[in-house]
Amino acid sequence: MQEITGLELSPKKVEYLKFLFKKGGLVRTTDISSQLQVDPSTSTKTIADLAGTGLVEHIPYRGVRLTEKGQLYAEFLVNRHNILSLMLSHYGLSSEEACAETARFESFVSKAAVDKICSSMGHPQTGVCGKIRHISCGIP
Amino acid sequence: MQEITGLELSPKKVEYLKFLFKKGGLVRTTDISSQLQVDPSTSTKTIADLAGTGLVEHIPYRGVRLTEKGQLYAEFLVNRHNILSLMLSHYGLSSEEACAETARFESFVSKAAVDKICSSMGHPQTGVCGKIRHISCGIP
DNA sequence: CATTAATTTTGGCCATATACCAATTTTATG
DNA sequence: CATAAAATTGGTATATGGCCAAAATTAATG
Repeated sequence: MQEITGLELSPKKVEYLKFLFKKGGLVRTTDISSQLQVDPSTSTKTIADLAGTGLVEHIPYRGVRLTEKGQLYAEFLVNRHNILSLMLSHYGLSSEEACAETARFESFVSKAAVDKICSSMGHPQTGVCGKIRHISCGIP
Repeated sequence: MQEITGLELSPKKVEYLKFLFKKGGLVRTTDISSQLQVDPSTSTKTIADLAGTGLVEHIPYRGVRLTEKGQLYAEFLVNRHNILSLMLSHYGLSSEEACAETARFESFVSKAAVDKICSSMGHPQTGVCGKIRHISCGIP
């Protein structure tokens, strides 16, 4: 039984979660808005949306942090990115190209597909965009 | 110099163009709406949008057809689909899975990336979703 | 050929996702 | 505590995609 489809979040929300994961801990609205290049008011609103999903906890005027559920989900998101970009890098795309390309379409690739790709590649430990952990495949 | 980025059309519009390409000739609004499972009024409006791009010609109450430009573009779209789904099929996805998966993200994959993947695979002639032609790579 | 049926289009309206600006509120700082 | 900085709220905007009801057009049938 699969509880995560990988298609739960919109592209921008995926960016938010990946950033929160990489940053870690309590992250300020301004950090997010400058990183994602949007107005602070935009990030505030998106954060409110995300808080509604239970993936993040928002402490007004203080910051946002991933919940436990969000932590797990974000780990999947980062893994998906790393696996897909590693795959593309096997087809003549440079690391930078693979990373940028993946960023555009990753949010539309299912966990089921990513799991198969990951298995097929032999659960690699390192991608072109960062380390790959395989908790969601049951590999620590 | 590359005139097509592959990112010009929204996902739904890509579906329209691929369908028009596969159907060929003058296609009725009803054909489209039943194929894409949308209300006829929705397809009428999307067709109007597409007509604005010069990719299709709309003859009111008669049907829609690809322009010459649209024909070339749609051929790229179908090729992109076939190349990406073929790629996925190399990672343990069945033809059906690869096809369905690709359908979700293909509109966010650039022509530049597709060209590299295509070259890297040796310009295959057959995919899991259909024949692949390589006119846009300069291979007839 | 005239009426009816089917198809298509229009107009109105709605939802989601993103985004900005201006104004306000809260927190931080000197 | 006064002011600056950060964050939020409220308003508004665009793009995409969608539906329904009504009107227009074309097709079909007696």
